[in-house]
Amino acid sequence: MLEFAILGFLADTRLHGYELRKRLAALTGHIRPIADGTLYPAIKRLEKAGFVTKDLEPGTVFAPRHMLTLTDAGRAELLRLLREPKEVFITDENHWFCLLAFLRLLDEPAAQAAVLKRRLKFLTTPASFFYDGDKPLRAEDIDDPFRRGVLEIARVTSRTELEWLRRTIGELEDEGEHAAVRN
Amino acid sequence: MLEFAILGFLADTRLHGYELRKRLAALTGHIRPIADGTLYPAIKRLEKAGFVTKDLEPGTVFAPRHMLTLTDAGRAELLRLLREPKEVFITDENHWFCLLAFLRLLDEPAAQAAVLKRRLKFLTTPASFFYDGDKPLRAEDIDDPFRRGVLEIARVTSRTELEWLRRTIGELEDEGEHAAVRN
DNA sequence: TCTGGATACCTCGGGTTCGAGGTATCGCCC
DNA sequence: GGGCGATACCTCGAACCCGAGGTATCCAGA
Repeated sequence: MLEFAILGFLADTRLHGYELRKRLAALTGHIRPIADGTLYPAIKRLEKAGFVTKDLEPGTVFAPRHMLTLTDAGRAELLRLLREPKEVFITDENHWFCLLAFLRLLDEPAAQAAVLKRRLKFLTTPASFFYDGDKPLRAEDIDDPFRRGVLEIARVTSRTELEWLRRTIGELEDEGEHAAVRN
Repeated sequence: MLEFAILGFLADTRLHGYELRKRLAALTGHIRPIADGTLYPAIKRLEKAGFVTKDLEPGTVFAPRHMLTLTDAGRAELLRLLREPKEVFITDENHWFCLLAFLRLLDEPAAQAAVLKRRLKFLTTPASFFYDGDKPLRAEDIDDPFRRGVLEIARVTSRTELEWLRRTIGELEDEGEHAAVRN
């Protein structure tokens, strides 16, 4: 997921590690940025896999920068990960938002809609803390005010996202049809 | 965080590993439950640390169950983790919801309010994807419909949680005052 | 002058997680 | 009666992440 985000950022422009660290922090909403001991090994992995190339830009500011460029293989990998993310059901909000943030790069309404539909399916699968066994949990039935808070917040979030998903899927499918008509 | 959740579940009742796995899945809203290779080592760690004890209950159902009981040290650790979670700023929604789900165990309105206040501070710190540098991002200014979706969903979520936090903090402080009057 | 902070990169060890595999028992259905 | 799925537990290796530490340059302020 970290590697995915790195590839995503490099899709638009070449960057160096330090700048990546800042952008990653902004993307995930983190206060504390990702640790150096996490980022630089990840870059090395991507380099070894042939997804990015590194060339040194000496003395641009203070220290020399190791500029990273996405290779063709890297771009292919990024598109593959957008199309078929490793986890079919994306439960972690950070992962999902990260995927969404780069979904534009997929550049095919039908494929984009497919990703959103998988998420829609996940959100409408009754298997989470919204249900007690088969029957849906009602906030009023929960004694614990904190657990009730979790449920209330999660419900609003989920409702908001569902509305957005349905609206956006509709728009993407319209787009796809128009494109089909144009062809 | 996994270990925290285990301690939390054991605060009310003794459980065996298999049952824990199911409850953990329900708590975090996961479709795919936590892996065995994650859960059982975690239980062993807690056992070694003296936070839980294990005694075998033979032939209850099919296979013998290793029932886990929270020790006094375990309960103390749980309360400590509720009071001062490892990460001061809890960025991961799963972590935060998990903490909230067990916050009732803390049983002191002032301490509970303190935890909520830390979260409030985190949510109101302008350093995430809500801001572009210093100025707040406006959804209309974002071209990418997917990134705009992220922002819209995150905004609603955050607004909902902020309202809940402020309301609940207020209630907890009232409770604390009444308790003070009673004493 | 010297200290702190920002820029910029790196390594190492320890801890955590996952996935794949293994071992058993029991009930159910074909 | 034989296999499948549920119950129930375990181990191992690979991967990953974090924190702590290290190196170096430059600028601003005390």
